[in-house]
Amino acid sequence: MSPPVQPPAILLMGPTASGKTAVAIQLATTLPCEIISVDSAQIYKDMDIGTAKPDAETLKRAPHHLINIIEPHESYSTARFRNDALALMREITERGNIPLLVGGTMLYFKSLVEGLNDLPEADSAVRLIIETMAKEEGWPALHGKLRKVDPATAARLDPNDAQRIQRALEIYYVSGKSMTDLLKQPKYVYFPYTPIRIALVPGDRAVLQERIAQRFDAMLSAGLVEEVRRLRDEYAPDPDTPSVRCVGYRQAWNYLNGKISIEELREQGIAATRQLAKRQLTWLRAIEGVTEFDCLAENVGDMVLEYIRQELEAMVIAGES
RNA sequence: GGCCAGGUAGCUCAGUUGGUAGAGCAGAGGACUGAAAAUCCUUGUGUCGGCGGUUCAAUUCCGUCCCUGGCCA
Repeated sequence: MSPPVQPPAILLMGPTASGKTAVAIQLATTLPCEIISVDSAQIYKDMDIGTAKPDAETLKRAPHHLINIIEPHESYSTARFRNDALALMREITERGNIPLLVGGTMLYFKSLVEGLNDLPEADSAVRLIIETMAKEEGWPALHGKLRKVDPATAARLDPNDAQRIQRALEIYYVSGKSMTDLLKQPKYVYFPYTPIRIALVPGDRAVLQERIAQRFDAMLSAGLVEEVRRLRDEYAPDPDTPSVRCVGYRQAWNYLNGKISIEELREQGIAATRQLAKRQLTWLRAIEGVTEFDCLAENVGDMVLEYIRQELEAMVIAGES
């Protein structure tokens, strides 16, 4: 007897502005799916315009899990995403539905499917100490400290890679073990699903870039600056907090503080979005087993739907044999 | 029409006391294990506005024309 076929999970990935939401809505209203957002920015409450969150009416028609789950002054993590998503997937599957994971945060997708090693979680006090040292000595000096306790990690990190040097040092200070040693421990990969991996990618990058520019203008017209002003007034997050580092929010924040003009906000916001899309596409090229669809084709949704139907069909046949 | 200042990479500009040029931004490629929309790495040939002249050699000097901005008519 062959091992039981694991239930399906649809992974719908794509760069920003590739039209993931529209395809997801079409799938969710056609198939017995429930949407889980895989998006490190849409998790924030009160950050709607700049994160291109689906509007209230859409959310009513096609509910999204993992949207609006934390406040802008809080921070989330890859590990929390993985736990949250797996818990939801289990519930959805038990309800007889198919989890439909949609988003552009590729690290989240990767950690979900491949698992994470057992590493200490973020420690804000330790991070503060490291940051203070970095301010005085500079990151290359901390890279030197890391080389003493974890030469292998130091060797693969650039002396200016502040975030990763900080994380590697944090791991050592908190656990007393090097990141290298901890990553050597076998990780427990738990992903009891058959993934159907789909990517929406632009056949012509220039068209996506034009779409990004138009969407950013639309965000400005819709009141992005006001949204960021409210964020600043209501939550008073500091500018280094993850939510304020989001594309568009950081630039609007600089505009509100008089550092850049409205024209610069527009230019820099559009450029930052394009750069985000580029990094997302780099991720997608590196992920195996992904079926790509041109997000610029007028009937992408239909093609994706058809593809998923075939895959589900094939799974049923495999399950019966 | 006159005077002045400019026309150098997709953009903003630097520079060459004559030996065909380089920064920032943008763009492109890549990395990625609890902040990931983050963080970091690599990547710069372009009629140096056009046409003439001087010169072994002109983007650089001279002449002329065109274009842009400012001031004066």
